[in-house]
Amino acid sequence: MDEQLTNLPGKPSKATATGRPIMVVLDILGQRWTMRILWELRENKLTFRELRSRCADVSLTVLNSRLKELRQQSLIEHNENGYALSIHGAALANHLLPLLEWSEQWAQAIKQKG
Amino acid sequence: MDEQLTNLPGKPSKATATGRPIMVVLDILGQRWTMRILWELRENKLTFRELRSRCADVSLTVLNSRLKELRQQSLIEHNENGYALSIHGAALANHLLPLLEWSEQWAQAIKQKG
DNA sequence: TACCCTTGCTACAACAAGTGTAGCGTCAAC
DNA sequence: GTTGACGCTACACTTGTTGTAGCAAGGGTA
Repeated sequence: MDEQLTNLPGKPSKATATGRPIMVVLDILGQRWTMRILWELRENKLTFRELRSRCADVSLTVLNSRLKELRQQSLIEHNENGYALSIHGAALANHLLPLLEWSEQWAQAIKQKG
Repeated sequence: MDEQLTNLPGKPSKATATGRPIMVVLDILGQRWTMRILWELRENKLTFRELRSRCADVSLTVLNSRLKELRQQSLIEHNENGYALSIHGAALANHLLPLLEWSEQWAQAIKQKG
Protein backbone atom coordinates (compact mmCIF):
# COMPACT_ATOMS: atom_id res chain seq x y z
CA MET A 1 0.00 0.00 0.00
CA ASP A 2 0.92 3.65 0.53
CA GLU A 3 1.39 4.88 -2.97
CA GLN A 4 1.62 8.38 -1.46
CA LEU A 5 -0.18 10.20 -4.24
CA THR A 6 -1.29 12.55 -1.53
CA ASN A 7 -1.44 16.32 -1.71
CA LEU A 8 1.39 17.60 0.43
CA PRO A 9 2.94 21.04 0.85
CA GLY A 10 5.87 21.52 -1.49
CA LYS A 11 4.48 18.98 -3.92
CA PRO A 12 3.14 20.42 -7.16
CA SER A 13 -0.38 19.31 -8.05
CA LYS A 14 -3.07 20.18 -10.53
CA ALA A 15 -4.00 23.27 -8.55
CA THR A 16 -0.50 24.56 -7.91
CA ALA A 17 2.75 24.22 -9.78
CA THR A 18 4.74 25.39 -6.79
CA GLY A 19 3.09 23.48 -3.94
CA ARG A 20 2.46 26.68 -1.98
CA PRO A 21 1.02 25.52 1.35
CA ILE A 22 -2.14 27.62 1.20
CA MET A 23 -2.95 26.34 -2.28
CA VAL A 24 -2.34 22.78 -1.22
CA VAL A 25 -4.67 23.30 1.73
CA LEU A 26 -7.42 24.80 -0.40
CA ASP A 27 -6.98 21.84 -2.70
CA ILE A 28 -7.17 19.28 0.10
CA LEU A 29 -10.18 20.88 1.75
CA GLY A 30 -11.79 21.23 -1.66
CA GLN A 31 -12.09 17.51 -2.01
CA ARG A 32 -15.57 16.31 -1.37
CA TRP A 33 -16.14 15.18 2.25
CA THR A 34 -12.75 16.23 3.57
CA MET A 35 -13.98 19.27 5.50
CA ARG A 36 -16.96 17.31 6.71
CA ILE A 37 -14.71 14.58 8.05
CA LEU A 38 -12.57 17.11 9.92
CA TRP A 39 -15.71 18.77 11.20
CA GLU A 40 -17.16 15.56 12.57
CA LEU A 41 -13.89 14.58 14.23
CA ARG A 42 -13.57 18.02 15.76
CA GLU A 43 -15.19 17.05 19.06
CA ASN A 44 -15.21 13.29 19.01
CA LYS A 45 -12.94 10.38 18.46
CA LEU A 46 -14.95 8.12 16.13
CA THR A 47 -14.73 4.64 14.67
CA PHE A 48 -14.75 4.20 10.93
CA ARG A 49 -18.42 3.28 10.93
CA GLU A 50 -19.49 5.99 13.36
CA LEU A 51 -17.70 8.53 11.25
CA ARG A 52 -19.34 7.20 8.17
CA SER A 53 -22.86 7.45 9.53
CA ARG A 54 -22.19 11.02 10.66
CA CYS A 55 -21.07 11.81 7.13
CA ALA A 56 -24.40 10.98 5.53
CA ASP A 57 -23.22 7.44 4.74
CA VAL A 58 -20.54 8.59 2.36
CA SER A 59 -19.26 5.69 0.29
CA LEU A 60 -16.75 3.38 1.94
CA THR A 61 -14.34 3.87 -0.91
CA VAL A 62 -14.22 7.62 -0.56
CA LEU A 63 -14.09 7.61 3.21
CA ASN A 64 -11.19 5.24 3.08
CA SER A 65 -9.17 7.17 0.59
CA ARG A 66 -9.81 10.44 2.46
CA LEU A 67 -8.72 8.91 5.74
CA LYS A 68 -5.62 7.51 4.11
CA GLU A 69 -4.73 10.93 2.69
CA LEU A 70 -5.46 12.75 5.92
CA ARG A 71 -3.19 10.35 7.75
CA GLN A 72 -0.38 10.91 5.29
CA GLN A 73 -0.90 14.63 5.74
CA SER A 74 -0.62 14.23 9.51
CA LEU A 75 -4.05 15.72 10.03
CA ILE A 76 -5.63 12.69 11.65
CA GLU A 77 -4.46 9.67 13.59
CA HIS A 78 -5.80 6.19 14.02
CA ASN A 79 -5.47 4.02 17.12
CA GLU A 80 -7.38 1.35 19.03
CA ASN A 81 -10.27 3.68 19.83
CA GLY A 82 -10.80 4.92 16.29
CA TYR A 83 -9.97 8.05 14.33
CA ALA A 84 -9.07 11.40 15.88
CA LEU A 85 -7.59 14.69 14.83
CA SER A 86 -3.86 15.21 15.23
CA ILE A 87 -2.50 18.44 16.75
CA HIS A 88 -2.36 19.92 13.27
CA GLY A 89 -5.80 18.66 12.37
CA ALA A 90 -7.25 20.10 15.56
CA ALA A 91 -5.73 23.50 14.81
CA LEU A 92 -7.17 23.38 11.33
CA ALA A 93 -10.58 22.35 12.60
CA ASN A 94 -10.52 25.30 14.99
CA HIS A 95 -10.15 27.63 12.05
CA LEU A 96 -13.30 26.05 10.60
CA LEU A 97 -15.37 26.84 13.66
CA PRO A 98 -16.17 30.49 12.81
CA LEU A 99 -17.98 29.16 9.76
CA LEU A 100 -20.75 27.94 12.03
CA GLU A 101 -21.83 31.42 13.06
CA TRP A 102 -21.26 32.86 9.61
CA SER A 103 -23.32 30.13 7.98
CA GLU A 104 -26.31 30.95 10.12
CA GLN A 105 -26.17 34.64 9.41
CA TRP A 106 -25.87 33.87 5.74
CA ALA A 107 -28.82 31.48 5.85
CA GLN A 108 -30.90 34.20 7.48
CA ALA A 109 -29.92 36.75 4.88
CA ILE A 110 -30.68 34.42 2.02
CA LYS A 111 -34.06 33.53 3.41
CA GLN A 112 -35.12 37.15 3.56
CA LYS A 113 -34.11 37.70 -0.03
CA GLY A 114 -35.81 34.67 -1.56
CA MET B 1 -31.03 29.43 -17.66
CA ASP B 2 -31.23 29.33 -13.86
CA GLU B 3 -32.30 25.81 -13.16
CA GLN B 4 -31.44 26.55 -9.51
CA LEU B 5 -30.09 23.15 -8.61
CA THR B 6 -27.82 25.00 -6.25
CA ASN B 7 -26.91 24.09 -2.71
CA LEU B 8 -28.77 26.50 -0.47
CA PRO B 9 -29.40 26.62 3.28
CA GLY B 10 -32.65 24.90 4.14
CA LYS B 11 -32.47 22.74 1.05
CA PRO B 12 -31.71 19.08 1.71
CA SER B 13 -28.87 17.63 -0.35
CA LYS B 14 -26.76 14.52 -0.48
CA ALA B 15 -24.72 15.68 2.48
CA THR B 16 -27.59 16.83 4.68
CA ALA B 17 -31.20 15.80 4.93
CA THR B 18 -32.07 18.89 6.93
CA GLY B 19 -30.21 21.61 5.06
CA ARG B 20 -28.43 22.80 8.22
CA PRO B 21 -26.49 25.88 7.17
CA ILE B 22 -23.10 24.70 8.36
CA MET B 23 -23.48 21.42 6.49
CA VAL B 24 -24.55 23.22 3.35
CA VAL B 25 -21.50 25.44 3.64
CA LEU B 26 -19.12 22.53 4.12
CA ASP B 27 -20.75 20.95 1.10
CA ILE B 28 -20.41 24.07 -1.05
CA LEU B 29 -16.82 24.71 -0.05
CA GLY B 30 -16.07 21.04 -0.53
CA GLN B 31 -16.67 21.32 -4.24
CA ARG B 32 -13.47 21.42 -6.20
CA TRP B 33 -12.26 24.97 -6.94
CA THR B 34 -14.92 26.76 -4.92
CA MET B 35 -12.62 27.80 -2.07
CA ARG B 36 -9.91 28.69 -4.53
CA ILE B 37 -12.29 30.96 -6.42
CA LEU B 38 -13.30 32.74 -3.23
CA TRP B 39 -9.66 33.00 -2.25
CA GLU B 40 -8.63 34.59 -5.52
CA LEU B 41 -11.51 37.06 -5.43
CA ARG B 42 -10.66 37.97 -1.85
CA GLU B 43 -8.54 40.98 -2.77
CA ASN B 44 -9.33 41.60 -6.40
CA LYS B 45 -12.24 42.08 -8.69
CA LEU B 46 -11.42 39.81 -11.64
CA THR B 47 -12.71 39.10 -15.11
CA PHE B 48 -13.72 35.59 -16.03
CA ARG B 49 -10.46 35.01 -17.85
CA GLU B 50 -8.26 36.57 -15.18
CA LEU B 51 -9.95 34.46 -12.56
CA ARG B 52 -9.45 31.40 -14.66
CA SER B 53 -5.74 31.91 -15.11
CA ARG B 54 -5.33 32.48 -11.37
CA CYS B 55 -7.10 29.20 -10.77
CA ALA B 56 -4.53 27.10 -12.60
CA ASP B 57 -6.60 27.24 -15.79
CA VAL B 58 -9.49 25.33 -14.34
CA SER B 59 -11.82 24.15 -17.07
CA LEU B 60 -14.26 26.67 -18.46
CA THR B 61 -17.15 24.37 -17.75
CA VAL B 62 -16.40 24.04 -14.07
CA LEU B 63 -15.56 27.70 -13.56
CA ASN B 64 -18.83 28.64 -15.14
CA SER B 65 -20.96 26.33 -13.10
CA ARG B 66 -19.20 27.40 -9.89
CA LEU B 67 -19.73 31.06 -10.67
CA LYS B 68 -23.36 30.41 -11.44
CA GLU B 69 -23.82 28.62 -8.13
CA LEU B 70 -21.96 31.24 -6.15
CA ARG B 71 -24.14 33.92 -7.66
CA GLN B 72 -27.29 32.05 -6.73
CA GLN B 73 -25.90 31.70 -3.23
CA SER B 74 -25.30 35.44 -3.06
CA LEU B 75 -21.61 34.93 -2.42
CA ILE B 76 -20.36 36.71 -5.52
CA GLU B 77 -21.62 39.37 -7.88
CA HIS B 78 -20.98 40.13 -11.51
CA ASN B 79 -20.99 43.55 -13.12
CA GLU B 80 -19.26 45.44 -15.93
CA ASN B 81 -15.85 45.21 -14.28
CA GLY B 82 -15.95 41.48 -13.66
CA TYR B 83 -16.58 39.20 -10.71
CA ALA B 84 -16.32 40.27 -7.08
CA LEU B 85 -17.27 38.97 -3.67
CA SER B 86 -20.60 40.07 -2.21
CA ILE B 87 -20.80 41.22 1.42
CA HIS B 88 -21.50 37.65 2.44
CA GLY B 89 -18.74 36.29 0.25
CA ALA B 90 -16.28 38.76 1.68
CA ALA B 91 -17.16 37.75 5.23
CA LEU B 92 -16.73 34.12 4.31
CA ALA B 93 -13.39 34.79 2.64
CA ASN B 94 -12.22 36.55 5.78
CA HIS B 95 -12.81 33.40 7.72
CA LEU B 96 -10.54 31.62 5.27
CA LEU B 97 -7.64 33.97 5.88
CA PRO B 98 -6.31 32.31 9.06
CA LEU B 99 -5.66 29.24 6.95
CA LEU B 100 -2.73 31.05 5.37
CA GLU B 101 -0.72 31.16 8.57
CA TRP B 102 -1.81 27.72 9.65
CA SER B 103 -0.86 26.21 6.30
CA GLU B 104 2.68 27.48 6.61
CA GLN B 105 3.16 26.14 10.10
CA TRP B 106 1.78 22.85 8.98
CA ALA B 107 4.07 22.75 5.96
CA GLN B 108 7.05 23.38 8.25
CA ALA B 109 6.01 20.63 10.63
CA ILE B 110 5.50 18.14 7.82
CA LYS B 111 8.86 18.92 6.30
CA GLN B 112 10.68 18.18 9.55
CA LYS B 113 8.95 14.84 9.88
CA GLY B 114 9.48 13.58 6.35
C1' DT C 1 -16.45 -25.60 19.75
C1' DA C 2 -19.63 -22.78 16.95
C1' DC C 3 -22.33 -18.66 16.42
C1' DC C 4 -22.94 -13.92 15.73
C1' DC C 5 -21.70 -9.18 15.75
C1' DT C 6 -18.45 -5.21 15.09
C1' DT C 7 -14.15 -3.66 13.54
C1' DG C 8 -11.47 -1.66 9.23
C1' DC C 9 -11.08 -2.37 4.73
C1' DT C 10 -11.04 -3.79 -0.70
C1' DA C 11 -13.10 -4.97 -5.56
C1' DC C 12 -15.77 -3.65 -9.07
C1' DA C 13 -19.48 -2.09 -12.17
C1' DA C 14 -22.57 1.82 -12.82
C1' DC C 15 -22.96 6.59 -12.72
C1' DA C 16 -21.63 11.60 -11.97
C1' DA C 17 -18.25 15.25 -12.14
C1' DG C 18 -14.19 17.43 -14.22
C1' DT C 19 -11.08 18.38 -18.31
C1' DG C 20 -9.69 20.14 -22.74
C1' DT C 21 -10.67 21.47 -27.38
C1' DA C 22 -13.42 23.88 -30.44
C1' DG C 23 -16.35 27.38 -31.32
C1' DC C 24 -20.09 31.32 -30.86
C1' DG C 25 -21.95 36.19 -30.37
C1' DT C 26 -20.83 40.83 -28.62
C1' DC C 27 -18.14 44.78 -28.12
C1' DA C 28 -13.98 48.18 -28.63
C1' DA C 29 -9.66 49.44 -30.69
C1' DC C 30 -7.06 50.25 -34.71
C1' DG D 1 -12.79 44.72 -41.61
C1' DT D 2 -9.87 42.30 -38.79
C1' DT D 3 -7.79 41.66 -34.39
C1' DG D 4 -8.34 40.99 -29.68
C1' DA D 5 -10.77 40.48 -25.24
C1' DC D 6 -15.12 39.61 -23.15
C1' DG D 7 -18.44 35.78 -21.16
C1' DC D 8 -20.03 31.61 -22.28
C1' DT D 9 -21.70 26.71 -24.38
C1' DA D 10 -21.17 21.86 -26.66
C1' DC D 11 -19.19 17.67 -26.54
C1' DA D 12 -16.10 13.68 -26.31
C1' DC D 13 -12.80 11.97 -23.04
C1' DT D 14 -11.01 11.00 -18.53
C1' DT D 15 -11.28 10.90 -13.69
C1' DG D 16 -13.87 10.65 -9.24
C1' DT D 17 -17.85 8.91 -6.54
C1' DT D 18 -21.36 5.65 -5.37
C1' DG D 19 -23.38 1.43 -3.96
C1' DT D 20 -23.27 -3.46 -3.53
C1' DA D 21 -20.84 -7.37 -2.23
C1' DG D 22 -17.58 -9.43 0.38
C1' DC D 23 -13.25 -10.47 3.44
C1' DA D 24 -10.12 -11.25 7.54
C1' DA D 25 -9.54 -10.26 12.45
C1' DG D 26 -11.22 -9.73 17.07
C1' DG D 27 -14.87 -10.02 21.06
C1' DG D 28 -18.69 -11.87 23.30
C1' DT D 29 -21.67 -15.77 24.56
C1' DA D 30 -23.50 -20.09 24.82
